[in-house]
Amino acid sequence: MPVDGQAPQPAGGRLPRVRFAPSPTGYVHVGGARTALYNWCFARQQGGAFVLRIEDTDRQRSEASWESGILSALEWLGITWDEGPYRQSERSGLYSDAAARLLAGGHAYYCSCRRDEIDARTKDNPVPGYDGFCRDRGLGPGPGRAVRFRVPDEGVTVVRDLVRGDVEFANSTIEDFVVVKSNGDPLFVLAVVVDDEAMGITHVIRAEEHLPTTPKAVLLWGVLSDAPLPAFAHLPVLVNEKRQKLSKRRDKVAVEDYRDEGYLPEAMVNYLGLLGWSPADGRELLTRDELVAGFRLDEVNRSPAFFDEKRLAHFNGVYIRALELDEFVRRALTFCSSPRAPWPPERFDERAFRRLAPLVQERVATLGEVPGMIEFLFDEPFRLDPDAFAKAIGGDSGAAGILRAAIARLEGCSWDADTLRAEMAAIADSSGRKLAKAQAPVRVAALGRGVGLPLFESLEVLGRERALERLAAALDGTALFSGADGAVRPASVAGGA
RNA sequence: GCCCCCAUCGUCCAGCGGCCGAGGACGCCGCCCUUUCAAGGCGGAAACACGGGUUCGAAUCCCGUUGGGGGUGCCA
Repeated sequence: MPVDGQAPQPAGGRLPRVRFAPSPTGYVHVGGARTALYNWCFARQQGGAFVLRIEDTDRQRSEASWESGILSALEWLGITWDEGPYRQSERSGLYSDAAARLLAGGHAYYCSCRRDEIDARTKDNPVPGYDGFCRDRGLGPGPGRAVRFRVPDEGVTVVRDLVRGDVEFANSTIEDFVVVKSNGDPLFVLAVVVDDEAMGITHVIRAEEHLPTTPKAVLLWGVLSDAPLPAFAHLPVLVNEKRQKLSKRRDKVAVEDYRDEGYLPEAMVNYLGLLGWSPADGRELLTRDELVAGFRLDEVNRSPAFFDEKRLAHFNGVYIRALELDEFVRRALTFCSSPRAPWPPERFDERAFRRLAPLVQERVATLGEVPGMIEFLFDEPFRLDPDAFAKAIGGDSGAAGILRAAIARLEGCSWDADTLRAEMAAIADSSGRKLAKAQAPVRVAALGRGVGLPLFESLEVLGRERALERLAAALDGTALFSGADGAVRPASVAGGA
């Protein structure tokens, strides 16, 4: 990879070259991830190149740490780049050269107007934007002077868009926009055009929010380069439940967050891939390779898509269940180790987890849910859900009898799930209950919750000693605390508050 | 305000003038399976924003309206 920040010249072939060009100002937005994915699919399918370019021309907001976050998020998603990362901050010479050519060719001029001055002059104008005050003042460079592009007064600039068709902008509605800030830094419009040209980008695939600035890029390209314009493809934005563009401030959008909650990258890729596109055969479960093979830019739809976490979770559950058991355990291990897990790290026993893993695997939608499923094996002290206790034990007058019977029968039986089940079935019979109803007090007493893994397998792994201990403690709780309102607080067994 | 984009179940997609009495998936509801919960199976409710055209025929094409969104920075 080049270290001097200079892009190699395009080979001159006809293979497509695309780029993903995030600015390092925060976590990777799921919308950005989708953009990256579509670029990547297109490049891989066409045998072209995927270029990674860091757009850090805004020195105030850009931070190197965000850049490494972007790289690791892309790696996590399996989005590999062929070139880069290039950094615009390392390519400033290119931009000043371009600005100089603009100035020399009469396509740009220095402007000394401040924002408040412009606003004061233009507040009653029918056409918004800069009024061209400095166009013909013949200003040279100097402090506080920006460079503006001289937009033609007449004519129409057409953006040919692969997903939207031709979009026309009257030049009269485009203001003379700034291309170089008064501190000498290029503005992104300029930097993007210069880089796309220098890097031989053939397809600019990005979010729709960039569509309104695209005619400016087209205008710049026209005076800066003889090369043909790249094709544009503006993807629909991703929105929240209120149908507003996802924002880092108000919405949960960081792919890092989803990673940390235990979403699988292949599920995320599958879900993201279907947000705005779908294969002709209607399949919804697609591997990365199938996505690459089937993806078509001109099939991308035009309307905004809601990022639906429920649907993502469904995909994730499907992918989790499809994992080989060993692979599931391996991936879940990260979530079972401190500090994320709700138990002291030394208490975790991988072999115990492994015995229950098949049952866990089909019950979780994210890997982050795994610890909660097996918490009863490792927590110290044992945590018992007071609400579950109140319902299944405190609020059930027959619960004490069931618990007593369970203690009696489980003391001496052989300790395996089948036997435990048979013993509980016998208790159910003699108490005139269905097994489903009879097992509830035992479940809550031994596992601490009303719902969870199958009871008998769980007891088997828990072990006789701890199981009987808990049943006895729960029995004490019923004697001491069974209040009429069901608001039972079994202080003797509840681990916490 | 101005410029631009968009418009099929709550949500994501299918639909490219007749095959639409609008299909799939998520979610939701019910039933089955079942030691709880899941998973799985079966079934159900649920949409072409509105108005004009064009056409023998429109969810599909055109125009308008309405609604939503994006942009309007010396942010990207």
